[in-house]
Amino acid sequence: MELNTRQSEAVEQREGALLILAGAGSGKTRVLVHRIARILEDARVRPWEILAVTFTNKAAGELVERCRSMVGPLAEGLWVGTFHGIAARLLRRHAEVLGFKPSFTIFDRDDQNRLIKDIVKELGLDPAVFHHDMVRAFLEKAKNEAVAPGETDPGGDLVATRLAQTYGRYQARLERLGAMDFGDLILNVIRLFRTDPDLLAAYQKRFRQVLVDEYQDTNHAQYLMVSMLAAAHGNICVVGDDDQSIYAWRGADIRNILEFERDFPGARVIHLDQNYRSTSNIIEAAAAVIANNRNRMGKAMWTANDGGEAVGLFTAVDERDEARFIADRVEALDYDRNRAAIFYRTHAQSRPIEEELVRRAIPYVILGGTRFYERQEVRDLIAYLRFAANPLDDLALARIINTPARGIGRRTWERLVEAARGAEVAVWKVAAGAKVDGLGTAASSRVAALAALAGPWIEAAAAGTVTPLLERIIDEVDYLSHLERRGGEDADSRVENVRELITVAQSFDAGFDARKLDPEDPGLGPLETFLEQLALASDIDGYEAKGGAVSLMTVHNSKGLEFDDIIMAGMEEGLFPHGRAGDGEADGLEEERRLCYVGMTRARRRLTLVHASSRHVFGTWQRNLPSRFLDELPQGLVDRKRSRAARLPGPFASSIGGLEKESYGPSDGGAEGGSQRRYSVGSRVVHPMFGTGKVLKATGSGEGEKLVVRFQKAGLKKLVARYARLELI
DNA sequence: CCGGGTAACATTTTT
DNA sequence: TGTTACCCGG
Repeated sequence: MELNTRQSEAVEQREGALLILAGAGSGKTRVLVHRIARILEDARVRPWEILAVTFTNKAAGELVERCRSMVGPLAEGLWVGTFHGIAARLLRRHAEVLGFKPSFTIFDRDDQNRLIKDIVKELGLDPAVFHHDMVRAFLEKAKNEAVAPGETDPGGDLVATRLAQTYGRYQARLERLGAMDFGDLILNVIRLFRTDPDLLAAYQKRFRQVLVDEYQDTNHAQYLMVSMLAAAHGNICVVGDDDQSIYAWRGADIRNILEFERDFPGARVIHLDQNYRSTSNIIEAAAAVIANNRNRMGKAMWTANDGGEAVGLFTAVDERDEARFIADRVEALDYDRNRAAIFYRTHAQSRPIEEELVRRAIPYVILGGTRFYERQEVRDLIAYLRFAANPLDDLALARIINTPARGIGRRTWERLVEAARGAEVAVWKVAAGAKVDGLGTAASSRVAALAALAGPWIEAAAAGTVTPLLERIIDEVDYLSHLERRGGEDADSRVENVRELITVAQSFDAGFDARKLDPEDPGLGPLETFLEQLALASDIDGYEAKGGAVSLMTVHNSKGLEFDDIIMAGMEEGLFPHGRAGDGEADGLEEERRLCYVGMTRARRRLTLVHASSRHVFGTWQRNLPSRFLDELPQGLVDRKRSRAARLPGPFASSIGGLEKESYGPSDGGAEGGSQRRYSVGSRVVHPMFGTGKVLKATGSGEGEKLVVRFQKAGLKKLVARYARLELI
């Protein structure tokens, strides 16, 4: 396929700043690939002088792959990666400038939480007020905005003052641990360039072209990083779509795209507004939804494609009914199911859908949820590897020191930590040293035994490949017996996961030599590279549409993908838009709408939106109104259907559905006895399943009487008096 | 020191 | 409802 006029313009414009506003399905990756190929036609530009930043490793891989098909092996030399991946690569090279070793550890959320809890305790703060999630959110926000510890403005607020203090302590600890968190990767690149302007100048000269994909999702720190790199020559090309900005909650600053022309004077702006992906019905429907946002640049997507099917809109009774509908649709597909996908707002929604698919033996692939690398046994072993790579990493040591149990308990650990703090060294230094004050002989000999075991790992880590070390550790600590000893039911699957990790390591080792990208890169060992890859991996990276299997994922994860047939489940107020989105601010709602737009525009041929009237949340029933986004669809483009169950005859069939019947048992036992009595607000009642409770609200009368009851144990319930076997007390 | 038990809490999205 | 974190008894 030829490039259209706008696309060609974008490809040909190679000097100066360029903003490509690329709508969904407008062929932006094609443009990027052609543009890179075009740049490489100039023989003076070498591949490693081009820096391209993408949002996920998967996107980076695809970009390289498509470049390769155009320009051949030259593509291997390109600097393509995620912000975090590129940053890590730069920092490994120049770690010592900032006082780090090239083998620094990358902390994930779990590590951050542990460290935060530790510091909160150390500072004597109330862990209820300074909950690790809250503190982490504060730290991340500061880092996203490129605010250093000394630069936060507490403004006299006591909590803010303490948070600022925590931030400082946190950074100091990270430094001593030889570790960086995600935010630090970006921030430290900025620090690196500010510390060493010559180095910055060298990279500015080296990267003659800077390209950034998904620019609408960059945060301020990331913006600083790329604009520093492009500052000298100004050859920066960013691609984005303000309507697809869905990561504001993670610090993405939409101003980066809105104010691009101000930040880079003389910037050219090119709009790609022709969609090649979807039917015109889908495009029109999506356009109608996004048109309700006020804060947007306001481009108009169009397509030359056929109208296609109407957008399906299905009303289900509850989430199981919804799942049945979805499964029906998947079964009825007359082409490979891997061309279909099911999207939802939250991971929790996948369960009933998965259950139904399993029941019918429909194969599926699912993204996210509890990830392989978050499994306890996998994390244990990774902690071993991390420790071997970086013995300064106290957190890794803390995790492994008594796993499997080797008689080194909390008290012993605390003594080691105390001694380490006193001497201002890593805990490992103390543990591997001669003696520790206050440690009994038994404890001492156990610590010494571990030190004797672990010492050689550290040496092995610097030298060889990953698999032998991993297998050696598993063997020497007898990890599999440990799993069998403690894990009752799921011991088998845990052992399976360990084997899977070994397989991952093996395939990494096999491919490691082939990964020599840049002749200038220092020889970072396989182990460090492996660990970095694990730390920076995202769910989507490993995803591929498996033949015969339908895909399940959150709408966020769907970004950048496309499918012939898409079902979006849970289109309900409170769920999508999510009730907690942006604390009810308009911005939050607009981001939800953009998210909806992203989901809808993934569909090539068929799009179906589903909502359920009621949903099982925690242990209780929740009634949900259809999402406002459904109301925003043009009526002429929509084909409405309801579940058969929802159309059952009866006074409340459509509004109440079969739910209460299902949940409170069939009414054929005669036990419900048909109490015609009226309940009034404040009455105390007893329910056979929920126990005693108090009526908070009563509406209707006779057979239509509905109640809201707060049960002491079971919480808030909505009941239909006729079906609920209630008794007044 | 270990493991089992219970109680509280949780669900937005993730590089 | 399911999970996780902490507590207490062995």
